[in-house]
Amino acid sequence: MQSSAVARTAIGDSEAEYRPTSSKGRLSATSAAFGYAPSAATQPANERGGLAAGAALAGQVLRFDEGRAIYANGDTIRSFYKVMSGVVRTCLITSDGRRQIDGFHAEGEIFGLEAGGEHRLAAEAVTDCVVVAYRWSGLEAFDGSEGDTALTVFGFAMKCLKRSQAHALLLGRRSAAQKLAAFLLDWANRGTGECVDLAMTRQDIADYLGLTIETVSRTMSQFERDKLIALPSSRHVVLRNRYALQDLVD
Amino acid sequence: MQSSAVARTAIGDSEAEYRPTSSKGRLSATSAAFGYAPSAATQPANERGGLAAGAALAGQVLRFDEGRAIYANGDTIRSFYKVMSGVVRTCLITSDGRRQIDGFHAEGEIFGLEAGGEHRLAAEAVTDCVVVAYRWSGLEAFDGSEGDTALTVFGFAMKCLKRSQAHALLLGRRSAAQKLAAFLLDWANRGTGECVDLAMTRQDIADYLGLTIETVSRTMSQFERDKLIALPSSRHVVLRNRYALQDLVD
DNA sequence: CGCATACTTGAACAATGTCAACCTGTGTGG
DNA sequence: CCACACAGGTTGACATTGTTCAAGTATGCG
Repeated sequence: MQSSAVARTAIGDSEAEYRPTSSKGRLSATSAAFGYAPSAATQPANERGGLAAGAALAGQVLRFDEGRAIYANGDTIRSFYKVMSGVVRTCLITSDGRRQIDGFHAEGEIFGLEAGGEHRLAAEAVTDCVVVAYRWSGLEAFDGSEGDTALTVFGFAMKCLKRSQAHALLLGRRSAAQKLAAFLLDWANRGTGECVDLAMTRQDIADYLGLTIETVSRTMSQFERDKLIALPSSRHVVLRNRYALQDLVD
Repeated sequence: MQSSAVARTAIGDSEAEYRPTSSKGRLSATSAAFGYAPSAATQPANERGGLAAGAALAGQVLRFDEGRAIYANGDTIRSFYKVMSGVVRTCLITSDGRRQIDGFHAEGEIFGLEAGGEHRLAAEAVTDCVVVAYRWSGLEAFDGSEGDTALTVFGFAMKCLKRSQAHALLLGRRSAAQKLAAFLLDWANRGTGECVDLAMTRQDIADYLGLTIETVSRTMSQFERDKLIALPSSRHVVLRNRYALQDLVD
C-alpha cells in the first residue's frame, strides 16, 4: 500500500528555472523569494504560512501501488508533491461520470500545487510510484515586512494556475452548450445580478471555448429559445435561469 | 494610443484600495487623467484582496485602445500586469492561422505571468483599457541566501502554470490526430530516443486529450498505417517520423 | 485453459464545422 | 434625413469528425 519515511531532500535540485528576463542579473534571485499562502483569504492560518527561506525542506517519502489514490477530490491541501519514480495523474470526475485528466506527472515533476483550501483534483498512481510530500505546515512562516509583496505575487501565480486548470477542464470533452453555459456563468459571477455585458465578440468567445463562431451563435440562440437567457442585444445577456445553466455545467 | 505614468500602488491591494482619492498624490493625478474610477463592486470578495499587502511597488500605468497589442508573442518578459479597467485577452495564433484564447482578464485580474524568457502568448486589449505593469526588475525587496527555497517553490508554480496553459491550448479546437501527436511528442521529449513506453491506458490518454478511447485507438492505428509510428505493443510506441508528427502539431 | 482486462475495429449516428446567404445596427457621406 | 457600406451576428444546408454501440481480438494471469 503505502509506506513512508522522512527524508531530508533538497527540494530545489536546480529545477528552479524560473527566470523572467533580467537585464539586471540579480533579478532571478530577487524577484522570486515568494512566500506561499494558498489562498490566504480563505484559509486558517495554521495551514498556511509562508516558506522558510533557506531551509532545506524535509519531505515525507510515500509509496503508492498502481491505481491507489494519493489524495482525493475535496481533501484538505496539506502538501505538494514531487514524483521520484513512476507516473501520477491528477484528475476530476464530473457529475455525469466522465473523468477529465488534468495532467500526468512523471519523475521529477511537481503536482498537487493548487490554490484554495482543498484539492479540486484527485491524484492517483498510474503506475507503482514513489513521491515525496512537502507539507506546507512544515514550512516556517516568512513574515518579515518584505514578505508581503512576495506572498502577494505568489498568490497571483496560484490564481493564474487555478484559472488555467479550470480552462483546461472546461475544454476537454464538454458540449458546446456546457462550454457556453460555463462561460456565461463565469462572467455573471464577476458582476452582480443577472445581466452580463460581454466585452468581446462572438469570435473571441469561440476562440476561447474551442468552438466556431457559428456554433457559439447557434447555442446562444438555443439558450434564448429555451428561456435560459434573454438577449436584448447580442452583447447583452440576461440570465433568466441561472440554475438550469449551472446544471448544464456540473 | 498609449500613455503612461509611474504610480506607486500597493500591488496586493484590492481594487478598492487603488483609489484616486489615495493620499498618494501621484496616483490621484494619474487616475484622473484617465478618467479611471475603480469599482469595488465588480469583484467578489473571495477572489480579491485577502493577500497580505503592504509593500508598495511602483507600477507603470498604461492605457490601450481597443484592439491594440499590449505585448506580442515572442516579446521578452519584463513585467506582469494587472487590469485596472477594461478587458484584456491573452492568446496564441497557431501556424494554421487559428487563434486560441488562453483567457480573458477583467478588472482586478493579473495577466502576463509566464515562465520562461519570452511571452508565448500575446496580450491584446479587448476594450479600451488601463493596466498597470509591474516590472520584474523593479522587484528587489528580497535577496540573499534565504531566497533559495521560496524561489524554488515559486518556480514550481510557474512550471505548473506553463503546463496547464499548454494543456488548455492543446484541447481547444485541435483534431484528434493533432492532440495525439502532441501527446506522443511530449512523452518522447521526456525520455531519450524514439521509443516511448506509455505508462497509462488508452482510457487515461482519452481522458487527458478530451477524446474517447475508441478515437485514441483508431488514431493510433492510423498513425501506424501512415508509418508515423510503430506499435510493437499497445503501450510501446516507436516514433518513426518525428518530424511529420511535429508538423501535425504546429 | 479459461477468464478478465485492455485494446481494436466496424457501422450507424449525433454534434460540430464549413460554406454560403442573409440580417441588423452603426457610422459616413451625399 | 436618407442611402450606403461595413462589420458583427444569425441562420440554413450540407460535410466532416468524433461518439456511441456493438462485436471481435490480443494479452496477461489465475
